[in-house]
This record gives sequence, C-alpha cells and structure tokens, in this order.
Amino acid sequence: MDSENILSEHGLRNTEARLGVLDVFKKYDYALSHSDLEKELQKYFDRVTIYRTIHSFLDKGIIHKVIDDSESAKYALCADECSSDRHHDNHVHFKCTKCGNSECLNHVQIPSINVPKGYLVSESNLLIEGVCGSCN
Amino acid sequence: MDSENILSEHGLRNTEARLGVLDVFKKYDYALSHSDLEKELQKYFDRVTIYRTIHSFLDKGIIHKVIDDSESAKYALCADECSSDRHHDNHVHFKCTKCGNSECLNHVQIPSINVPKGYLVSESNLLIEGVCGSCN
DNA sequence: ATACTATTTGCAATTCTGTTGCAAGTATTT
DNA sequence: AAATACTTGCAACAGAATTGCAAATAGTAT
Repeated sequence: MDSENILSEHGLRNTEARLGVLDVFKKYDYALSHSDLEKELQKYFDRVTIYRTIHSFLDKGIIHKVIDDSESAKYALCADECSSDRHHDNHVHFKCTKCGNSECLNHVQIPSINVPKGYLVSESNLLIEGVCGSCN
Repeated sequence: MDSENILSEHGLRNTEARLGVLDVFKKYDYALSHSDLEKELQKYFDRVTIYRTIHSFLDKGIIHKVIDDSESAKYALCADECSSDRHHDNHVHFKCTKCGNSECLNHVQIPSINVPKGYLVSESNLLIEGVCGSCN
C-alpha cells in the first residue's frame, strides 16, 4: 500500500515527517530502533518529531514494538490486517546474534500454550535468538 | 536457599547491598525493574550500587532478564538449575495487562518452532500477555 | 483561491536511565 | 592484626525520552 493511504486509513495527516519515517521502514526488512531512524532522518527532521511519529504510529497500529532483549526498543511495520482496535496477536521475531537484526517471521504461528488455571491469554510474543540465514 | 548461600555458591562476597537486593526479589513473585528495586532500597544504598548488583547477579546467573514490551528491563530470580555457564534457555513469562506485573512460568515449556531454512536457533523467549489469576 | 482551525513540528529545557573514575570502606585470606 | 582484593558512595557524565510553547502546516470550510 502506498504511504499516503497508510496514513489516511489510520486517521493521520499526511506530513513530510511521517512519509519519511514510513519510507525508512519500507527500506529495511528488519526492525528499527529510534536511533536507526534518527541516523537516516536527522538531516531532515528533529529527534523529537521522530519520537512523536513512532508514538502515533504505535497508537494507530501502523507499527508494533518488536520485543528484544537488547538495549533499545525496536519497531516494525504491521501486516495489513492490523489496526488500532484489532491487533495481530501472535508475533514471532527472530533476532540474529551475529548481525543484531531482528526480523518478523510472519508466517510462523505460535502453538497454543497451557497457562495456569484462571489466566486469560490475549496476545503472545515469541522471540527466537540464533543465527539468521545471511549470517549462517 | 538462604541468601548468604546463594551469594557464596555463585562466588560473590556477602554484603549488605547484595542481601538487600536478594530480599526484595524474594519478597515479590514477579519481575522487578531497576526502579522497583530503587524505590525499596534507595534509603539504604546508592543507585549505582543497585545497578552494579544487578549486573553481577546477571553475570553469575542469580537473576535473568525478563523480556517485556514495556519501558524498562525487568529481572527475576533464576530457578536453582541456572548457573553462569549453563543457563536455562527457555523462558516463558506472563505479563498481566491489568496489574502490569510479569511472572515466570517455570513449568511451561516452549514447543519447538519451525524456523526458515538456514536459520539456527540458540534460545527462545515467550512472552504471553493477558490477565493473571489475581486480576481475573 | 483564501481564511480558519486543529494538528504537527522544532527548539529549548528538563527528566529519567545507565555508566565511569576515583577515593574511602569492607570482606576475606594470611 | 595486616595485607589484598573487592565493593561502595559520590560526583560527573552520556544518552534516551518527554514536555511546554511558539511557529508552521494540513485539511476543511468559505
């Protein structure tokens, strides 16, 4: 989907900064941190704008947080089915210990897990660490 | 196991600060962040000491990092089988969206997952979100 | 096209998180 | 009890993230 439509369908105004951030996400096939975005965009936009863009994209369901045991939070574009109200609720992410990149494994499903009695599950996130195809 | 033994078995000296941190972990059955520890301990120890204690406990395998989609890193006591060289490598954590607490589900095993061809898996972490027994 | 309104942006200041160097204090060994 | 190595607190620092406010801009109505 083209970037203008992504924004308007999620109820966000069409601005340079948001288009710029979307372009960076589209350029990479792995999850990006704020500082990754900043490196590419600092010539054009303020750090604070990038933070605020990340927040509004998270709010509207354009990106999701990729869970990672590292220092800083990373984010990736959501699959098209996601929206602010009904979110894709099974995420599998693979983090390569060599190159440090995290990617979403969209086609892998998390098998259902038995939780203790009285617990309700709404979402699950599986982080797999190892060596990715390019580094292996 | 009593706190003095935990420390000496992991090759750490027996100090007030370390005993204090261990006590806080034992007091709660869910994962704690640095700031949780700081709230309880700031009257007795310096912030830096708490950071350094967390690091040495991680190093020696007394605690492990609990992966969480929230702001700050959280930690929890390891089960007895863990040590610095051979670490328990399958962690399942449950985060309650009502109370915000994360706990370890030690008895739940992560089913094996099919990763793309050419990928190697060394460790996996499953974060389940939902409502815990006490909040439900 | 122009004017209006609400949203968005940049800047400066601030807060929170985490680290480092060093001198003083403490645990352990002899 | 003395020597040594580790641990702690303090101050300074570095980086990550947030907030308030005024200026700029997008979308809408005129």
